[in-house]
Amino acid sequence: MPAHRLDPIDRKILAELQADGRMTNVELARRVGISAPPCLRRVRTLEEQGFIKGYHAEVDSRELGFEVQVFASVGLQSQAEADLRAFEDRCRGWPLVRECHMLNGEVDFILKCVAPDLSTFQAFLTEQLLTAPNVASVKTSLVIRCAKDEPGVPFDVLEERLSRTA
Amino acid sequence: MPAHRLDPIDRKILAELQADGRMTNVELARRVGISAPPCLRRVRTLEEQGFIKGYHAEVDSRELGFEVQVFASVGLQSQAEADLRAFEDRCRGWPLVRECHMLNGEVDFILKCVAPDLSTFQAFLTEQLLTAPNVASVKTSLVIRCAKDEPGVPFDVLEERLSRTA
DNA sequence: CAAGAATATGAAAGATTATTGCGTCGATGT
DNA sequence: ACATCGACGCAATAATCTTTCATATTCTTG
Repeated sequence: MPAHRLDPIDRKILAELQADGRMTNVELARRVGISAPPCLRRVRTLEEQGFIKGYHAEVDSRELGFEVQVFASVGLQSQAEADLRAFEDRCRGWPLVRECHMLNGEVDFILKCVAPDLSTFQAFLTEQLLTAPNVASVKTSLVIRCAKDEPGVPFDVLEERLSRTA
Repeated sequence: MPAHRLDPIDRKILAELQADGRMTNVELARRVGISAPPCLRRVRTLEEQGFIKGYHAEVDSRELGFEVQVFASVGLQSQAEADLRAFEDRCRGWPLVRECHMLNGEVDFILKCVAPDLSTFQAFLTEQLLTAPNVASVKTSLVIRCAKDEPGVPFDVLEERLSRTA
């Protein structure tokens, strides 16, 4: 856990930029309590060291016509490393698959998929996913509604944890 | 699907900002082929109309010490709307739960959770989630590795779809 | 404990960018 | 054909970003 190379100011910077990635550097500097130049240097360092992997606009997919979200649990026939890699590569090539996580337990993978409508997803399911090599079973669950969607780090938990260690 | 109020330039703006949310407005304008002022006006409009819901830095949670990711499938005893809402509210209050989606099928909810280590998650599981009111069953799956994680809109699919309709 | 090295800071200046105001062009509809 | 409306681009101003540099702080080392 190499979060120890980060001081409280760095963590505050990460928390602020996670909440608002387009914040002005002067505003960011004001919030973390230092002046603008060192603040910008810290941000650049955090980017170079990989703590910040990028910046993204959060686009409303439903407004853009992607009204269907589906979680798909996938079981494979062979769990040999080469076969796992092959399936992961295939997922990376499917634009409707936005996330692909390998799991322990009976299910090998869970996929988060999006689609403009149900028929589009059904077509993808039957023509691509179900017919892909090595796929043994697929169980899909439609997302009825999303109650919480805040990817990222819970900085409040991190701070509380560090304060108890210190 | 009100994506029809968006012309190709707007969609290009959304795609570019989704890929790089801190892109300079002049660079963005150059890429979409218009000058800076109207480009900024379009971005502001997209923000006001809700197509852009925010900007976020992508922070590496593992580098910050959150090495455990878990998907939890939750079944409730009562699916009355009030009880569903109550569980969703509880999820919003748990910082370790980053996503909460209500599903169709046998599983009522799927949660994406993070934790610094397994014991922290186990404590959350046994003391918070399993003992929460109305929770009937919880099945957890540890994430072994993540092959793809690109939340957002597949703009290539959108463009191809629009070109076929036109 | 003191001296020096390494690192981080803040002020100032110059370069880049964001933002406003305004005149012009093209599309729409009467 | 003409007026209206909306969007564009140019120019100017305001704000921000980014570098430079001198100083202060911390950490190491003798």
